[in-house]
Amino acid sequence: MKSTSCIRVFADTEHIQHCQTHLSHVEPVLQSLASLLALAGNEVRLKILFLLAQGQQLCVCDIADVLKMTVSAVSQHLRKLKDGGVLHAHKVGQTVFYVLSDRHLPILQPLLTGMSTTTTRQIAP
Amino acid sequence: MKSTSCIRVFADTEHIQHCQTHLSHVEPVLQSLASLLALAGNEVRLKILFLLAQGQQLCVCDIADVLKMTVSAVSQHLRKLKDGGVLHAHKVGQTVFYVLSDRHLPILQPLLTGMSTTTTRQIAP
DNA sequence: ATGATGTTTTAGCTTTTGCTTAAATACGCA
DNA sequence: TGCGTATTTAAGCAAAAGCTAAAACATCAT
Repeated sequence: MKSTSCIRVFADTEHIQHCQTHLSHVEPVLQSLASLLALAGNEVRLKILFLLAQGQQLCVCDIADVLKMTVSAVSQHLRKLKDGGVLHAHKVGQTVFYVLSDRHLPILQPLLTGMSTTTTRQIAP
Repeated sequence: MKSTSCIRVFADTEHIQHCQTHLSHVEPVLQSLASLLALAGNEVRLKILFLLAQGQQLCVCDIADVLKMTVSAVSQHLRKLKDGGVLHAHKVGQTVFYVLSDRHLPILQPLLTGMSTTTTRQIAP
């Protein structure tokens, strides 16, 4: 029976199968990488990550003030980031501080510091 | 007048303003980085990028076969990636081949080869 | 306890995303 | 020219994402 997909004259079936098995080996890695990148692929969340990458820890209020956003909206983004293991929270009194977690730092750090070399460094004299 | 956002007792206004200016300097970079990561932050598109990162060029049909997806669906993903400058197409006869473009490779390459060190390498003897 | 503050959660709504199906475009060949 | 192949585009739809507003928690101070 005819498949619905494209039937090329030069369809290299062997090559395609090789690609499929190759892909299947890295599938779980790609899957988790995709969800990590999806988290970082949102401007608001990327800004949050950038802020936290400056070394400081910030509370929800701080971030909301900096980004000029609702505390609620920020909190929801933080939740996603926390669920993704990108950051973790610790409570001091009634304020919750957020810090980048080590878990995905190897991937995130280069992304976040990569731009510092180009545009940051306005602070130092 | 009272702002709608959180008014902490210890709201370090100066620090917040510092964060804002710091952020404003990298804003355009963060914006384009976010859209790049949003492109890669989709499992299907990340798979496509991974396949293309193996050095080969692939046509829409190939990718559709490998991913077991509709040619149309793949084509729409490829369009997004092309619009984002991640890859470019060149036509040979009636088939369109896609290749990773150099433009965002510095950012993408480490992501895509990062996993090869863990799970790939099944090809070589 | 009571109230004020910092945060999270819920519900509702709009926008965006990703797919399917069908039609349109482009190219090669007889 | 006309048909088959490769790809793109358009329309429509269901699911997901992101925000607002309001309510619910949690913690501290009185």
